Amino acid sequence: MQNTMRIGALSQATGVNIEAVRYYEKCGLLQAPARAANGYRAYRREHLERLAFIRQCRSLDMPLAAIKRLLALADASMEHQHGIEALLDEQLQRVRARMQSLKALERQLGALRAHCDADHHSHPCGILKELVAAAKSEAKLASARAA
Amino acid sequence: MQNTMRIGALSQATGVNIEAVRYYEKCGLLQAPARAANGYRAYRREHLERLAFIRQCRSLDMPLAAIKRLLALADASMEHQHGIEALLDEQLQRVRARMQSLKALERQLGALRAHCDADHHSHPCGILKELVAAAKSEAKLASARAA
DNA sequence: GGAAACCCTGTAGCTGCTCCAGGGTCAAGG
DNA sequence: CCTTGACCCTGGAGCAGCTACAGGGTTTCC
Repeated sequence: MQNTMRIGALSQATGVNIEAVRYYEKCGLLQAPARAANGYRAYRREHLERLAFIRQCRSLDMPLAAIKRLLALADASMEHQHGIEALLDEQLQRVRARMQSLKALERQLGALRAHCDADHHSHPCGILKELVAAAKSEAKLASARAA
Repeated sequence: MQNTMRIGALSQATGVNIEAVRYYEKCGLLQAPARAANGYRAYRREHLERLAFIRQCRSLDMPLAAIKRLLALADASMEHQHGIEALLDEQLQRVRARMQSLKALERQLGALRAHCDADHHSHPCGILKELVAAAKSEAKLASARAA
């Protein structure tokens, strides 16, 4: 028992697509494993762990570049407390900013949708008119700005 | 005064990047304008309005494909109430789903960050350990599944 | 008449994968 | 012994929604 696994097994174990595994390797996130005589990748437990780590981070929506930095910190030493906190905060900020804009978006869509329901019994849908009107007034402003 | 504008003016008026304007044309969202003798695009008010409409929709985070469908509905007639409502609801769903997952994400990141602060005075940062540990237990489960 | 500012087309780049073509390898079955 | 099928390899294209060139032509202004 030499406990190495081929890419298919690794993929199935972690639920990560084979192509994604190779992609992580190409990007330098996952160490390139030894090759068998036939050229097949031979993964070991450390690869499995690292891949799991990567997915852990991806599930936190971290971009690959951030994960790479994190892995570098982790590989170097556990001392870089500060860098890690910063990374996490950065990520938290991204998430919060995105959420803010989604909230605004939801309000707008909701308002539009409500408008539609309100109109429902009288005229054909007001949404399009609404959007078109918004666009037109935008356009008017725009051409004013341009002039 | 023949009130046509070139792409630069249109771009400046609407705040849409020149390349993006051409991109919308290529995708069939913005009608191809007439060309001047020198081959320059000559835009008119209708283009400006349509472009504003597109941006309006994009600001609601609609994918281009959805906007295209919407424009088709709008071009055909105002009668397709149902299609429009459906489109909007679809978009609302996308936004809400994304928000849900962002909320979960924020919780996780927040928890991780708090853990870090708690550890701050005793040991070097626990976050990495946390993530690594999570990855390892994931990995263990994974290799168990694999076997 | 020459530089700056504009326009054109077409292509490559970004992120994080996914999928495909066109090959090689290997074990089991007929 | 040969084929079938499952697996593996590399390299390249494709998705969204742009952005940013490169390598040309045009217009405008001093």
